[in-house]
Amino acid sequence: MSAQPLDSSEHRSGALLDHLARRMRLRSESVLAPLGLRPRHLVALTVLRAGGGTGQQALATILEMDSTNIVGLLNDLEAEQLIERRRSPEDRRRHVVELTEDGAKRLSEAECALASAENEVLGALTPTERETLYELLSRASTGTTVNCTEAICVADDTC
Amino acid sequence: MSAQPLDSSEHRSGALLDHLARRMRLRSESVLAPLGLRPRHLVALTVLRAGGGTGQQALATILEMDSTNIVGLLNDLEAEQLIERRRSPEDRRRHVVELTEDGAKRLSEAECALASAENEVLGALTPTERETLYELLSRASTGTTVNCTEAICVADDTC
DNA sequence: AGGAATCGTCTGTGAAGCACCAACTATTTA
DNA sequence: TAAATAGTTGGTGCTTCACAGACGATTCCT
Repeated sequence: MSAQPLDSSEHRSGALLDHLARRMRLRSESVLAPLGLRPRHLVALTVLRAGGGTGQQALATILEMDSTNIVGLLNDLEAEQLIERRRSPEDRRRHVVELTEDGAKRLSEAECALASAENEVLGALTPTERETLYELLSRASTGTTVNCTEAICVADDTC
Repeated sequence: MSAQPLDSSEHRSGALLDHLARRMRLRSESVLAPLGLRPRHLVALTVLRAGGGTGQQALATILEMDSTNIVGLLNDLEAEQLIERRRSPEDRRRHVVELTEDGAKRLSEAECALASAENEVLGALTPTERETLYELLSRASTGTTVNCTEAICVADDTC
């Protein structure tokens, strides 16, 4: 018990994650502005695309934001018809948030527009490596989400 | 210009980077507080460890922060003797910033303390995958391909 | 039916991060 | 000598964000 596997890592990715996210975000802002989006909108849209059909509370948990601030964020997105809030038929208190077709399209456009930003920030990586990075980040991001949706979607065939 | 590969190029890591960095940062704050550090200090220390001996202006460029705010950041770190500002002998206007021994040690401690935070956020990844992630982030962050793992941690079994 | 808990919404408050501007010193360079 | 550069200091203002309080609608418990 006293001896841990030692996993060869005092290699903590936190600071690097922070650093790169900042660099990316700074570039994204100017690129995203013409599309009427801001980086945090993109995060929300990305999360919704990955694990759509969640309530706002669940979304707040996933994004680790205060639920009152989620409201404003979703208001922005709904005002441009990028998302839809529908009342859940099972629990009419709940607003089920989902990406609209417009939302998916806009997200796609944004991702195209971000190519140059990503080229700058991830310039040291080959396309293959970037794909690996994407895959790892994607799994890490949704991996913790699974636990949240798991409990909610037991009786829900939309998963 | 006419035909791009475009097959997997919809995969932009920006939003995921942002998302995970946020989740990591939130957890880091409470863990780092007892050590008298904040996430952005850790970013600075990490950058300095990777490419030490830079002037403050260069540091501002790397971190993409305003140089006036770099001053305060470095003041914090210098107050705890985690970094040193020495005048460059070649150009005495310049302050060469370097990690002290205490700084390296504190950084190491912080990284140890962040293990649990990383376990939560990166829980969906295996240790091998996390190492791959670290390596990719590290390379992207330094911008140039550094010969990886200069055996800093070999002599350091504190983890 | 009645009461408590939950979801979303709205409002406001306060702290923190950060960019930006202006002025100043010390030093280098043309 | 004049201009440019590195760092420092102080101030301003914007944006993000957590948090708290109150409210209507709905569900769950008994």
